[in-house]
Amino acid sequence: MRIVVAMSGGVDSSVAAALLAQQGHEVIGLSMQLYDQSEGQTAFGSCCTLDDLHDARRVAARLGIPHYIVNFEEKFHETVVSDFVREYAAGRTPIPCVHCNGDLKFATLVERAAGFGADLVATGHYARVSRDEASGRFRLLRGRDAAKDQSYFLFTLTQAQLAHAVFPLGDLDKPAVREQARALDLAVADKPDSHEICFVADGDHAGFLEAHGVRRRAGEIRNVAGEVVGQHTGVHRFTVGQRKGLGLSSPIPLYVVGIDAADGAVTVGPRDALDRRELTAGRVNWIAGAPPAAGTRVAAQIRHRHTEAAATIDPLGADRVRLLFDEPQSAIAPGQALVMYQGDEVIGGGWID
RNA sequence: UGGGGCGUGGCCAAGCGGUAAGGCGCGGGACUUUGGCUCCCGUAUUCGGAGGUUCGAAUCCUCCCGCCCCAA
Repeated sequence: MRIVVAMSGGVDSSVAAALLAQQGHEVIGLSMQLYDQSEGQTAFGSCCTLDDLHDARRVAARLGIPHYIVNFEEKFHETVVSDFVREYAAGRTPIPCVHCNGDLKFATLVERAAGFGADLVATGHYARVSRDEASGRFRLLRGRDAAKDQSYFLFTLTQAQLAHAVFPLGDLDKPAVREQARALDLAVADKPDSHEICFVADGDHAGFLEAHGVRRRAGEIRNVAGEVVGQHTGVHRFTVGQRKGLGLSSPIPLYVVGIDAADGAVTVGPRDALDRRELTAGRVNWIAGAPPAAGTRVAAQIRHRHTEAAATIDPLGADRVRLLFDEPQSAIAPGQALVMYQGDEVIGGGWID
């Protein structure tokens, strides 16, 4: 079978390509160029830099598979970056990786794959897809390695996309993947895991946002009683649950408990002021295609690496959901993804209001 | 210049003769394909200033400087 593999230049996607090649598939490596590389690689993070593209190319050469670089700069900017900027400016907390996966890797890349005569697109995600024989529907499952599971970032995948998705690393754990890389003598075997937002240089979000048009608009910092306790230079510099960088002194740690972009106010309070049992989410994607019944029990995550928490859902129409946790959860941030599971299976996910 | 209180790192604050707790903040690291959280490490040779007593003072004494409250 002819399969296109999205190669980022990291260990995971490299091994994913290698495994498929070993299985006898006709593998084509595709790397997405996401930023204007002419500015120099130092301006970018750890994923998809010029060096990473070179790494991907070297791995492809080592594996003896063709490798192409597709220019997704424009697409990347209009989907991932613009959303990122817009969300922060609105006082919300975006999660760009989800858009990158859904809109780029599994939407645009699938189209490109077709152009190469390939029907499937593989990535190095730690997740699994299976087909339910009875219904013919595809199921999205957590990766076998609980520590590396990345199904959280894939909740927007539709049945149509899942039908074309391949996750070669789904049953492996990270040590095994690195071992494979070493066995194959891939140069990226010991490359560190990527982390943090790939397109934001040195983690300076505020600087990135301001360089992309978000204006510094001063506002008040208030406590939960409504009293003004300080000033800030822009709501885009804050996120719910944030403790560091408030510039406030207090007997106890203070956290951002709310952001009101309309009047530019940031509200701070003690840790327990972050606890909430309920949330609503919109633009929900139910993997099976339709919402489950009200009262359905799920285990939900409100952020990557959040320990799933038991909850009951109440679908509101086709693509909205209200969710009630058994126990209060801390720092449920608007803009973050809510992903609902039953066992290892992703039931669906949406964006927290 | 009648009475009282207070001045310890950026902020708050222990200490009351034995050689500077802690919290907040800040810096660094760990963790992590989002942000945040969390965890770890670091952060005053010095206690408003100048003298004095003492083996030894932020802690006792004297004077000075600067705040605050009450009364006039």
